[in-house]
Amino acid sequence: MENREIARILRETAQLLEIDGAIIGRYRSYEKVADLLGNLTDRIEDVAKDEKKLKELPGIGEGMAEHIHEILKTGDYSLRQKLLKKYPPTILQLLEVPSLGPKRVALLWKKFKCANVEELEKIAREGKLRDLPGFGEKSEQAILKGAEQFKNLAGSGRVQLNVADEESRKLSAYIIKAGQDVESVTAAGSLRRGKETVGDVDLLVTMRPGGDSQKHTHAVAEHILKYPEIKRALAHGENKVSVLLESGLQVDVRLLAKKSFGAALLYFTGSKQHNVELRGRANDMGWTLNEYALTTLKGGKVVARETEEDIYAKLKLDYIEPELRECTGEIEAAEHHKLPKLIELGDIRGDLQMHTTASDGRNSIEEMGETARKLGYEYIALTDHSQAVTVANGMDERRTIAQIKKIRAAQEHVPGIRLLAGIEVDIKKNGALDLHDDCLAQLDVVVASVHSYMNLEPAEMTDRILAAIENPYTQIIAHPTGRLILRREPFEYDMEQILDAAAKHGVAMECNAFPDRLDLKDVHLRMAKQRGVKIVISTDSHSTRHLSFMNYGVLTARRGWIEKQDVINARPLEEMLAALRPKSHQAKAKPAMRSAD
DNA sequence: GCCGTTTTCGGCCCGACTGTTTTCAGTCG
Repeated sequence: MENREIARILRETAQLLEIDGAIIGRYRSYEKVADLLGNLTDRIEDVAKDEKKLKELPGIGEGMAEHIHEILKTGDYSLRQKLLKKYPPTILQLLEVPSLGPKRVALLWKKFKCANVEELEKIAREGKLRDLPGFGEKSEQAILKGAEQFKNLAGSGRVQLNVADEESRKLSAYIIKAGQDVESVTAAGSLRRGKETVGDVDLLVTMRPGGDSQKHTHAVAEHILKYPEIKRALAHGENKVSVLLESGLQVDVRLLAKKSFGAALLYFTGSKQHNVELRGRANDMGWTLNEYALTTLKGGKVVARETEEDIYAKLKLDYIEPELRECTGEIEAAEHHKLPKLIELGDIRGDLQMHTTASDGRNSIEEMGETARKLGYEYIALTDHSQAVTVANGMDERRTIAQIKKIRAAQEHVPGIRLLAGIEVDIKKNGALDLHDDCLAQLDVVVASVHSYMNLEPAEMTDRILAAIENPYTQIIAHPTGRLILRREPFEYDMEQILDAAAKHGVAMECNAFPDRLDLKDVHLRMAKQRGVKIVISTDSHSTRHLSFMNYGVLTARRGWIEKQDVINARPLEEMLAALRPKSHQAKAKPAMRSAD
């Protein structure tokens, strides 16, 4: 059973308990363990085999350990089932409606037996909500709006990292133009942490000394509200303006005093769980931490607030990079000076996956090479598709050989950067590669990937990718899980087995930087690192413009605790080539797991 | 339900904003 499945059961139990009026601590304990499981790299099913190890996990005691065993054994949890007899399962979707929380959901159930969004809308339209205690006309309208929003967004309401990044840059540039009073605009939140999707953007605006009076901040808030791309303003108080942009992205802008910038940046960068840990730590040290400062518990004397570095230092922690702040061991690592030195964009020396007009790319070999050279790269691999991907004009052996010659010839016209002849060869349904061995042998870089039969049974998909890894010509597995963010689920297979095989055979795993993919993702990258699997960060560019997506791949790798030495395209050309699975070991490829189809 | 160099019982992170109220409850991040 997967961790996320168990986490889901525990989280639902927590939500139902909260609706049911359980005391705060009881449902928090379920929430806490659900969060823990979401971030754990080990499978809890394996951990649970050792009772002592299981109970060593924070938040898991006698009772919780027993519940986890029950879930592993029966696939469900009796308390959750019991609560779902009391309340319909759809009651949980009410919690997703903005402006509804557990207390109101409980009241709606008690008064109207209302347990889904359709009923909620009906009751609200009939004007029955406004007479409930604590409700009024405005909350009735807010709930109607919330129900509408829920239906339109059909769930997540999140956008891809690059969309949030671009919107945030545009709005920041606009805010800076508010006048001389604005000193800086900084993005915080999940965007700063480089998360693959962003729910809303948090922008922190600091004012220049002397320009931070109420009058000035008010003027800046007014300026923000005139931003042309606002669909509607959601809230605006003294220190905060919340707007919904035409793109559907929500942005919270906080106006703050410079002296509290560090505390605010730390607070609004999160993650929530990381903050909780830091506050607990502050408390243990006799201090309290909020978005304004780290202060003494007694007397409220300021200990630190101007920079994040100051605050971490006072908490006796090394500085923790935003991408690591997910409460997955970074605080303990910071305490013991064991934090990784994360890979940086500037460490990248080349890009090992991109396409040209030979298959489905927009630009020529020369244009890709020229743009990459301007980005400061030492080398690139041009890796067009193989024949199986007919929609992308994939190349057969004859065209592949011709393409190798074209790349060699193009090298003459693009000095200052090494052009490597590569291929993105398809992994067929049976695990065989899509081109003959003697063709693959002539290439500098062989990248293999899946573009078909994406819904195989997990066992069959595992065997398929294992066969590709065992093929001696395979050097890199590209976008290994095939997911498209917010659009397509990843392939189902046994990741641990795949990573073990990649480590054994010296096959590198790609962190695909294309913002729709970001594949491998952070958690898998960390699993790969733990096994000593080599990593490649590539853009999978289909035009010169895409080459700058490298940044998103690096962010994702940083979230996976990846360091420079883990990434083979952070090495100079000769060292990179030496780190690829050696060509000299390429014997005749073993037959695929089944006869070719 | 978990957890403890202040505690084996009584807390569970903390503050802003909103709408409903005249001092606060609920939601949100």
